Amino acid sequence: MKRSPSSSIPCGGNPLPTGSALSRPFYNRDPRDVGPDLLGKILIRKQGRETLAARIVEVEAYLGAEDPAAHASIGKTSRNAVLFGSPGYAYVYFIYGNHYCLNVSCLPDGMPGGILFRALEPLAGIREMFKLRGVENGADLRRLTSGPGRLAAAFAITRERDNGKDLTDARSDLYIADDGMRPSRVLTTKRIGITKAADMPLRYIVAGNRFVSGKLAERP
DNA sequence: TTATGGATTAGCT
DNA sequence: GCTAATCCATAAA
Repeated sequence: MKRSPSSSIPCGGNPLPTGSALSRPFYNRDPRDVGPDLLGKILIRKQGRETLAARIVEVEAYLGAEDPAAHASIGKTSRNAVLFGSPGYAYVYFIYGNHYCLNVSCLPDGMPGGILFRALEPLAGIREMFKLRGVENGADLRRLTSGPGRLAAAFAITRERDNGKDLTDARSDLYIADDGMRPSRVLTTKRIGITKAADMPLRYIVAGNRFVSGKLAERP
């Protein structure tokens, strides 16, 4: 990942990330275009007095009926309704009896599609993230927000609290911002942890970033 | 009403 | 590297 010389977001510090919220048109596109463009953006959570912020370094695209691995492929249900709605909204689901996963809806109202957040690079509020994860402060930083279930826990994301939330609203307690940073290189790979359509190349990662989940944080 | 399996993780070996 | 834990949303009945 490119290190911007003006990077004003030291690890563990309080400084608030700069940059403005991504607007709705950004998400009103095919997930295969939105996915790679989300890399390098910042997920921001206001948690009480704390502000949590982390750089997006790994995502996966999920499409509609033509993508059997996507929740939307079975048609609209109460669970996945957000994926069929307007772009830029949070779709949160519960998986394996233990974990929440965060997605953002893409494409206009009526067309399903979304992006799953798979790994983040922590920037601010790290102490609070460790607390929310229930692990000791100072434990392996790489595992703090690497993996969809882990990042949801670190950001206190639940279906009850966040499903359907507008992620383009900077006044909200959960949104996505752009500070102008661009990853130097993006890699595309197969998606992880699915059995259907496992070969579709819809996973996007920041090349060489050590916070990417799985073993394949392929080096440039 | 009941049965099934999953866009995962932690904790062993 | 391998597996148990764990429960909600579906689909079948």
